[in-house]
This record gives sequence, structure tokens and C-alpha cells, in this order.
Amino acid sequence: MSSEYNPQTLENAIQKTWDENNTFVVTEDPNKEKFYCLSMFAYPSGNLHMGHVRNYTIGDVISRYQRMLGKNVMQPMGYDAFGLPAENAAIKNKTAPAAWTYSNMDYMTNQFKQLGLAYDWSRKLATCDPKYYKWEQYIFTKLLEKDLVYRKDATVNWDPVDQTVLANEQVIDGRGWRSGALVEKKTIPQWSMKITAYAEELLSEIDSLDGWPESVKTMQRNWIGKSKGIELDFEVENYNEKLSVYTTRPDTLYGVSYLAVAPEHPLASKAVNQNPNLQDFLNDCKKEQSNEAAMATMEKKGMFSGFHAVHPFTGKKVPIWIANFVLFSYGTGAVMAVPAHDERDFEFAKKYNLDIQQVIESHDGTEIDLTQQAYTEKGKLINSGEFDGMNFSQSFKAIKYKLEQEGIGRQQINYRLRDWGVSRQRYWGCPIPIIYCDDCGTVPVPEKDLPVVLPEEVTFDSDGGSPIKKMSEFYNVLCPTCGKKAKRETDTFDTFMDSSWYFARFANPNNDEQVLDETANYWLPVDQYVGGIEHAILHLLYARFYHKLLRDLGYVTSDEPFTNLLTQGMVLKDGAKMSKNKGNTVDPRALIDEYGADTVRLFSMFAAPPEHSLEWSDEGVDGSFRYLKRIWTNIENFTQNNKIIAKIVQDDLTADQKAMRLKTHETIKKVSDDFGVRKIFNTAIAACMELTNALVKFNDDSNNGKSIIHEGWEAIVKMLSPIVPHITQELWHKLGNEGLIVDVKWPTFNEKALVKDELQIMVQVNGKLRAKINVSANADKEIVEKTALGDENVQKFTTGKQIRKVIVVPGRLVNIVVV
RNA sequence: GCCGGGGUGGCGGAACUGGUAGACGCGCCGGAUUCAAAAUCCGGUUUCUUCGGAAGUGCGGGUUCGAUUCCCGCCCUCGGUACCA
Repeated sequence: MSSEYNPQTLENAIQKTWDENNTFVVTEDPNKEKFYCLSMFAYPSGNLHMGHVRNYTIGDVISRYQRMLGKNVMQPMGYDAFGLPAENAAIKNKTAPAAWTYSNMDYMTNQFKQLGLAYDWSRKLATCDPKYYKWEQYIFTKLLEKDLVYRKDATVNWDPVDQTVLANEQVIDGRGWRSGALVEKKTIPQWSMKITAYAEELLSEIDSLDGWPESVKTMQRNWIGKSKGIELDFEVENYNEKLSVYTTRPDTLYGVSYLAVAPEHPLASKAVNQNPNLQDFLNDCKKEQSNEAAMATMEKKGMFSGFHAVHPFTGKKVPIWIANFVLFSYGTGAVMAVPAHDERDFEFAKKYNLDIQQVIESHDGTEIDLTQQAYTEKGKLINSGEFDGMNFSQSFKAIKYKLEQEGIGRQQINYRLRDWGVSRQRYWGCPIPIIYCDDCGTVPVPEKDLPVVLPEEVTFDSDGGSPIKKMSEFYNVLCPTCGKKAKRETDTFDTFMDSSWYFARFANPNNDEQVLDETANYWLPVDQYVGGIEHAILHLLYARFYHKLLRDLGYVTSDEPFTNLLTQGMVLKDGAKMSKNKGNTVDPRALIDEYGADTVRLFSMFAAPPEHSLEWSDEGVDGSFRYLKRIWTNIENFTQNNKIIAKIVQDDLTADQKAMRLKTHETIKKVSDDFGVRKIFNTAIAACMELTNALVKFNDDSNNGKSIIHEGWEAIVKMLSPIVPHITQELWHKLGNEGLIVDVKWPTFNEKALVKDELQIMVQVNGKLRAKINVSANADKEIVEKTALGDENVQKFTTGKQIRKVIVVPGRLVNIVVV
């Protein structure tokens, strides 16, 4: 009697076995090679969605594969538990964010277990747990000592109706998402991290990240945006300070026709005093969005400030404008404008009728039409006095030298990267461990008083304002230094602070004595990090930065946190991102109930390569389920009828047996490459399916035949076990084996079984396929060429024509070029 | 706007280093089994075709004996754009 494939019963039983045996709990083992596999931890939104399923299955497959290679694998999971959605849910449901978050985490942990993910749950952590964020606060105070954090004014989105600060996400078309009021910029003091102090290292070490996708590395390089330029000072008439500008194109200095400063620049404030008409313009600028996309696409607007600068070399007077597109936070907050050779300056000059003076010649010396667009390429200088005729690098040096001689300019390396503002005026986050005392100033909370615990029993107002800002019992404290009455900081940390170091804390999540102990250097760096491509810049850059901070604080010895990075694409339905609004979500729970976790895992891995987006298909899930039933039934039938398996002797095999065995070992080779090198699983599954088809078709009752079939099934079961761990565990037993398949060695291919006697060669005439010929595997070029030319169908295309050339690609193809 | 991806049959995708375009799966069509259905199994399935072939990998060019793959210029689409995570 054969048994039915019943995934629910099977999966429950096997998950119970793993649980009872602590199969995935790991400790440091100096005798084994370690492998730390980490999938980006989850935001506890309430339910696992398909994006999670995919992300975590990928990590799980890699973990289980590495374990079969004999490594000591750690795969932990936790929760990125602070954040905005909990506050939104709190306002909506009138519950505290903490209660909502904790219940979501419980529910999701169960879902994780149902998926059969091989996590070491003894290491579970949550960022909203004081046991975790105590150390985040501690690190912050250490960084304050090292002068790596500081307080400065920074801009936020201010909703004037709700009287709250809004996240960029909460600003829709320039209006607050609840109130609908026009959002204003507001400047308040905030804490910043000096990531720019690490800009050079963050940039240069990208080169050492061989296990990262090129696209992510390029994005990070561009984000850091290192540039070499000149900072130079202009004298300003009737203004007692010089105006410094930063430019990467000093070669165009003679083409400067105006300067432009940001609306926040001190010169702009000075200008208002003399010309009140400017006030309206500056007020308008305040209402504009400050995010990068808006800045880049908005209409370029400006007003003449009333001031003139003096060109350092020509002595010419150039007007200074106030312009909405100049960033106060980049460079000096002021630019020199050369409309002839910069698109944006050109657009602005056209609009306001400002001079356009050509100072760069075209490559071939032909006339450039500067009435339609700027000429932005580099070239020889003209109209530039003593610098005429120089190229870019010559003029850069010469102009730099002259500016230095006159003491009005210097070479400057600039980064697009800005320091990281970490203050948030929100409730559900890690409290910033600072106390403000009238006498002692800014005082960090001493270690003995950490953690500063976030009160969890709070009620939320509909305006979305942070409850702790109204809780005197929270913010009224005594100064730790002098003991007088003082005020606690009520802002919380950006949640990126929480997620920038969790990967390290997983080494010792339950250590209440230290941030990190010696186990951190056993496990770190993470060998494989898996997560969404949407984190390519911010999270991954902050985490790299934090790892260097931890290194410089003496906790870790490595320079980079993630050796290999896999960025998975999104899960789509009907071509769009799944979302509740669109009503195109697929609930993993319902699918697991219907098909079992293995089917869901198999489909997630089969439908697309990890890095691509994945189009969800209900029919496709059916197909995956069908495949599992197919191997179940076939192995069941095979093992029922064939008990004795003989040892295979390659030389005794018939041609058909050799061919079958070749397929098995070719598949092992291909799948090993897919798992270990390419990290692509859809093709590995396809190869296993091909092997399955071949085994089903292969009818051979001889002892050798049975052994070859057994070998094939066993290979499939092992190779699929990281992807579908439950069913393969059971099939492993059916094939006559004991124990847990998680600890079985990954299969290896047999070189002898891979030897082919005959090869199939494609024959093309003028690049078009005309024949397929079989030649002996050791046939030389001449024989291959002769066989190709002698082929009947080939001759139909060659007779009566002159053969000009014959290209033979060994083992692959012959191309005959005729005229 | 800028930075980084992606675009191949009816659909998801394969082709790994420039060498058989469409592996594998879904769907569909036909057959077997069944009283019937479900399930299962077997076969077919890019398009056009005068059945010789011809065309074909977002669009337009180029390099090459040969291009999905390399180069140039576009179009569409997705991710990020510093307070969503």
C-alpha cells in the first residue's frame, strides 16, 4: 500500500522534531568553518507577506545548503520593531503601539515556524526591547564622547494644522496626509552622526566587496559622490564677508556670469533687510519640498539679491542671485554659474536674461550654438586670458595655483553624502539618552542609568503627536551631573539606528553585561546577507558605517559587515507590487493551509531567479504542488518494489544506463554550481525536474538499472532538501536512510560518469542552422569539418557556391561561410 | 531630474565566457484511464509558410563568420532619491 502525500501532517511532525532536537540552535565551534547567514529582519506589520516568504526562503535555502557542506551555520531572526506603522495603527485602533507590535511579533513567529525556516530562535531579538536598545543608547553615548555625534539645526516637514512633524511619506503633493494643509519647512535642533568622517573609507572599501552586486556598489559610490573641485572666495561689494563657492569646473571660471546662493544663506537674509520684496520669495521657498526629486524637477526660480561680486581674475562685477535650487547643505551653499557650460545655469540664465559667455571650445573646434543648450563637455579654454588653449587638467592646476597664490582659493574634496540626522520627533522609537541641564548643558545619560525606557502604556491623540512629549514624568528628571532639575530629550532615534547594528548583536543577543562579547568576532562578518534591493543605499550604507564605528570602539575586528550580499527582487501580482489598496495580495497562510509550506517555498524559488522581481501565479503554485506529488509517488512506487540495491560499476553499464547515469551526474554538477556559485535556484529546480522526467522514463529492471534509478532519486532528494526540507526528509527515509537530511553531505558528481563518447555539433551555413551532426568525442577539427561539409542538408546550401571560410568551435559548432 | 535595474512565445522564465533562441513550469489542444468527474499518465504547443523555408529576444543603428549577449541613440517600466522600512 502506498501512502498519500499529506503535507500538513508531515510538516507538523518534522517541525516538531527540529524543535525538540534544537536542530538549528548553534554555538561557536572552533573546529568547524562558520557560516553566518542573515536575512534582513522583519518589520512586524502583522502578517508575513509573499515578499517575506521569498526573502526568508532564499536565506533558508542558502543556510541549509551551507550546512550540508559541513559548516557551522548560524541563521537568526528578529524584529525591526520600532517605526511609523505602529503609531498609525495606534491612532486607528486606539491601542498602544507596544501591544500591537508584541502581538504581531508572536503571530509572525508562528508563521515563520510554519514555513519551516531553520532559525536559531534562541537568538530572537526585537529592537523595541529595552534589553536591545539599552546598548544602542550606550553606543550613542560612547560616540558622543568620541565627538562622532553632534547637535545642529536641521529642516523637518511641519504640518501647521496638526502641529506635528511629518515623514516624507506623509507629505502628499506638498500637503499633510491627514490635515491636507500645505506643509512648511521648519528648522529645529537635531542630533546628527558624522558619517561624512567615514566617507572616504566607505567609498574606498566598496572596491573590496567582491561578494556584492555591481549595481549596489555603483549606487553607493554615486551616493557618496566624491568630487574634486576648488573652493574660491569672491569679494562682495557692500558686504563685509567674502562669498565662498565650490566648483568642480574651475576651467569655466572666466564664463561666470552670476553667482547664486541658497535661500537659507546668510547673504540672503542680509539682502532681505535691504529689499523687503525678497521676503515673499524666501517665504515661497520655505513652502517648497526639500526632497531631492522635488528639488531637481521643480521650476528654477530666483531673484537678484542686490549684491554684486567681483570676479577674482577679470575684476568684472557679477550679480548675486538667490535661487531655490541651490542646496544650503551641499558645498558652501553658494555656486558660481556658468550658463554656457552647465545645463541648469543655462536654463536659469535664459529665463532671467543673464549673460552667456563661452569659454570652452568644442572638440573639433567647430562653432557651438549656445542659443539652444549649454555645451557641458570638457575642452580647450578660450576667452580665458592667460589660460587660453589649456585643456581641463592643465587649467585646473594653473587656476588652482593662481588662486592659491592670491590666497582666495584652494583645492577641496567634496562628498555628496551628508551627515546622518538621527532625531525623530516621534514616540515609537528608541529614546535618545540625553538630558539637558541649564547649568551643565547637554549631558549623556550615564551607563548605570541605561536604558532610558520608553513608556509603553500610552494613549495616542488623533493629531499623531508623540505622547512622551506631554509626559512630565518622562521628561522631568534630575541632572546626572549636578542633581538639579533638568529636561530629558523627548525625540527618539531614526529606526535605521536600530537596524544598523542588529546583525552584530545576534552573536550575543542575551548578553546583559556587554554590547558585544568575544563571540562577535567568531560570527562576524556576516557571510551571506539577503534582503530587498530597496535597501541598496540607506540601510546598507548605515550598517557599513556602524560596523566601522563598532570596530573603532573596539568591539569587532573586521572592516566590513557583509561579505556576500544578495538583493532579491519584489513579489508582484498582475504586474504590480502587492498592496492592500490594490487588493492584489496573496496570503501565505491560506496557501500553506492548502498546499503546505514546501509547495509555497518551491514556487517562490522556482518562479524567478532571486534578484528578479517575481510574478505571482496561483496556477504556478498548483504546478509546484504537482511536482512534489510526482516525486513522492514515483519514489514510493520505486522503493516498494525494489529493496536490494547493488553497487554501480561504470564499466559494466550498457549505453542506456550510461546515458541515464550521465544525466544524474550532469545534474549534480549543474545544481551544485547553481547553489554554490550562481545562487540561482529556479534553474537548479528545473534541472531536478529534467532529471525526474528522465528517471520516470527510464525503464530498467536489471540490478544495475535499479541502482542507477536509486542513485538518481537520492541525488534529487538531497539537492531539493534545502528548498523543500519537509518532504525530502520523509523521502530520505523511504529511500532506506536514517536520521535528519539536514546533516547529510551535499552530493558530489563522479567524473567517470560524466565522460561522453559522442558529441552533437551544430552546423551553420552563413550563420543559419542547417544540420546537427554526431561526432566521436575525440574527433579532431579536420574530421568535424569534413563531416559537416559532407552532410546532405549542408550540401544543399553549399553546392555551386564558393566556400570562403569554415569556423570550427570545438565541441560546439561549425559555421561555413559561402558566397 | 539624477543614480541603479528590467523588457525574450498566451504567461513565469532558460540560454552561465559572443556559438542550437524558447530548457523547466504554467496555460491551452489532443489522447489514455473513468459510468462520469476530479486526480493521474502520454503526446503536441513562437509566428508565418507555397512545407523548400522565412521571420523573430522593447524600438532604431553599429561591430562580428555568428549578437538575447558587446557598442551608440531612443521608448516603456520598476527600485532608490537622505523622516516608509
